[in-house]
Amino acid sequence: MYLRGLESSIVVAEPRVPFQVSSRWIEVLVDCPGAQGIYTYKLTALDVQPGDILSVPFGTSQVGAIAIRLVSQPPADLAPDKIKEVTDVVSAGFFPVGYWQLLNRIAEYYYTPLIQVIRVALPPGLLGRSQRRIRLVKNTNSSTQFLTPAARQILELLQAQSQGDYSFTHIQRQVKGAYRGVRELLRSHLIESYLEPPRLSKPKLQKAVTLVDTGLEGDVTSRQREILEVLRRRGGDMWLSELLQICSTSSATLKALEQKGYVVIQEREVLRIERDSIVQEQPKTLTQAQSQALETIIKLDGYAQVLLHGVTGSGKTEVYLQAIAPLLNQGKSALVLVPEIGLTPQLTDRFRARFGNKVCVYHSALSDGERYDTWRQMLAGEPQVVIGTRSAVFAPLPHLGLIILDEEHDSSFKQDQPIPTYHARTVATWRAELEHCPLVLGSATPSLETWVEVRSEETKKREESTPITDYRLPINASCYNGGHLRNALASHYLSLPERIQSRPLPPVEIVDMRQELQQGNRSIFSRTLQSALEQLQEREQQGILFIHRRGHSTFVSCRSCGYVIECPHCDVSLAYHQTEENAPEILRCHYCNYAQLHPRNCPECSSPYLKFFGSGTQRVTQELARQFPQLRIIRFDSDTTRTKGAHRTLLTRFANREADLLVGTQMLTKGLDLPQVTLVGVVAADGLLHLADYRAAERAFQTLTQVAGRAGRGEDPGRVIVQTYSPEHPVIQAVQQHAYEAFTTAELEQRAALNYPPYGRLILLRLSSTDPAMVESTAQQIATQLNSISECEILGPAPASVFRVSNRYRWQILLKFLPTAQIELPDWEDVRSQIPTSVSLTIDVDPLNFM
DNA sequence: AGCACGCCGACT
DNA sequence: GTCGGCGTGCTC
Repeated sequence: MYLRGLESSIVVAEPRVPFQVSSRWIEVLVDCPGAQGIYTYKLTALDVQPGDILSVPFGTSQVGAIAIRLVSQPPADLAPDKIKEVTDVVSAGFFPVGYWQLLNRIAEYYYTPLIQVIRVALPPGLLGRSQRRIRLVKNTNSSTQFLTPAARQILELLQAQSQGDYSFTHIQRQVKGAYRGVRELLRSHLIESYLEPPRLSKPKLQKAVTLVDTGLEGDVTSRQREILEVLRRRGGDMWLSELLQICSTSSATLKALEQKGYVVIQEREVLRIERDSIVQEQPKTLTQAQSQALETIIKLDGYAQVLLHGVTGSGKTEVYLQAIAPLLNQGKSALVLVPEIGLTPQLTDRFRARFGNKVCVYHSALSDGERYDTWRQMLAGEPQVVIGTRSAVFAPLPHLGLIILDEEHDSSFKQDQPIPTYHARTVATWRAELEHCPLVLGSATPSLETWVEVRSEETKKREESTPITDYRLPINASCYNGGHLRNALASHYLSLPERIQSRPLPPVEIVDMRQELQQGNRSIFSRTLQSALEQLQEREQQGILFIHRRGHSTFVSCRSCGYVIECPHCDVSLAYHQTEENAPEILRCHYCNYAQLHPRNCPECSSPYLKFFGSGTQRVTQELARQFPQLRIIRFDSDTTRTKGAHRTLLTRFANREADLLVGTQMLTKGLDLPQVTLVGVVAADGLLHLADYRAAERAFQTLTQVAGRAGRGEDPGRVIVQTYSPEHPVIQAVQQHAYEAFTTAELEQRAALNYPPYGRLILLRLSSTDPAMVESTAQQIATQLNSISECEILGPAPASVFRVSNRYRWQILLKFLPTAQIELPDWEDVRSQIPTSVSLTIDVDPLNFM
């Protein structure tokens, strides 16, 4: 159930009436799977308002809950003694009207229970729940002799842990027959089971001392006078602990001062937010195109969707910065969404340089405490700029003046696991609509969805210049990507067709690797690329080498018997990894992260002739070191950037010219601005071209254009070399000619012919289970049920392209239909309840990832 | 999720 | 016949 109409009850929240304490009840939504209804709780001492986040007793445990509605009567069909009391208010006064509507809309569109949507919107830990845990009983004299294997295994597991303490769920995951084993151990008093109360995130409080200036200090001792003097010199306000340390005094002395009325000691919230100050930077002079774009954005009033289509290096960031500046002065806030925060330290730095401590970052890599504090801080409503990844689209900024989604084509804005499988672009569109603020989508290679939506609306606007529909549609109206039904006047296309300072886009050279081979060059580097690499150091320039894959090679195979080493848990071959010379050689599964040592001999026929196929970043780095020993290289992929801050460190080293060449994967494409880079090489474009889903061409074009765009962003003109075995491929051709529009037009024709997005809609059902037969039959059964839907094409059921991942077997069903079709989809919650518990079903709305 | 209630197979 | 498996349903 999706609790339609909840938002209206929030709108008419009653004013705070603290007097009628005796006759109040609150309806809440509890955070518990399988408990999706509304529950009523009693209120006696607490003041609870709709939208407050609560902790309530539920069954035997304590769970998180959201207050929905105050009522003066408990439900008639409920025994009064069954009604429990709200334990605590975790966070009060949140959820503005538009925010509730947003969450409801997401629940509706992505077929996700509202409480689960709320869960992704809130910082982790806010909806705390108690947990059943198991621990060893100390000093027991019970015998461990006659235990079943399961019980023994659990006991050993607990003994191996320093505290002898694990959650029950953890034990269930580790040990087969855990339930029985735990029972057995409990009976023999070797272990005990307990409920750990929820660890609620609480604001971190610290005692602060504030000076109260009374003028006369007659009755103080000399020691006390000293302390007051220190406090005064430090601005009259300090943390208690700090003051104690500086004056090397005790809190008793300060208490005495408080008694005498010279200072006030109070608890104050400490924010665990890092805010390093950075050199201030002034706004830059804009090009004409930038000024025009900026002018249009600043003039916008209320909802509008803007596509800022700027070629790589055209200065989109500067436009964002100057669009945000006036907003902050008006007391409003801005939300900036980026694909991956770790990859954009440069962007964050630029925002900090411009707006100082008004900038904060919000993303899942923050610690829970940091996320919680940042989130609380946003509620206060101070004008600020929040930069974050996908989940930051839920940042609770009260006076939102602008949303910017940078690199809007990037697929990391889409969540494909777990539900809700939302796209931050879609959610941002709704949010902008509900908050009546503009949304700016920036990209050098706009997604086809955005392109079609904005350009077609633009065309209509020019041709008809008549408003078409009221864009304030009821919240439950089915909108595809939030679009198509909206007012044409609300769409703007802004183009930055040139790089700043009229720098040219780098010329793209295509090298036909087939000819290289024919002419006897068996290296992975073409002669063109080789000579370019040689020149790099002579000319004191820097370069980037793009490789589609990380690791060393895609698979390892035996030259004697042809055996390919595969993952024991997934249907994929293992990739060879060697972090550095003399480091252990490891075979790793890129799906489940399983790793094993690289065997000396073939596991099948014992032949020592194992060969690596395909080339990843490591292999290329090794090859470079062999062929160009003088080149200094930095590898930049998820292997080398795993640790916190590694991105920044590596990029700083590169910027400081500690290396000549940056070798990396996909990560290199995401908004890096390295002015000194003149050479960009793509080792093998083919890996990108031949992926088997309908978006392969679009994605390949985007990636290659973005990589190419890293070249020539500074004074020196750049140069791009793309190596491929299929130079005639339309994507390669389009990349070479920087022909976004031509490529898009051709690609759109194909999409239209097959009713693929952006013309058709897709919903992907992903089924998985440890039992292959069970998933298959369930998939068949669901597909049969779906076949009765008219105007909806059912593709599949089919096994996923990698059938088994982490020992789970996967099947898929794809639904394809036109956005205009009035199709009646089943109630997915019903479907979910009908399938066996061993099969899990994920409904991916507007899927991007078909893996 | 966590837990209780309740119905079928291998043990005293 | 009972113990104990885990399938089903409820939690204000």
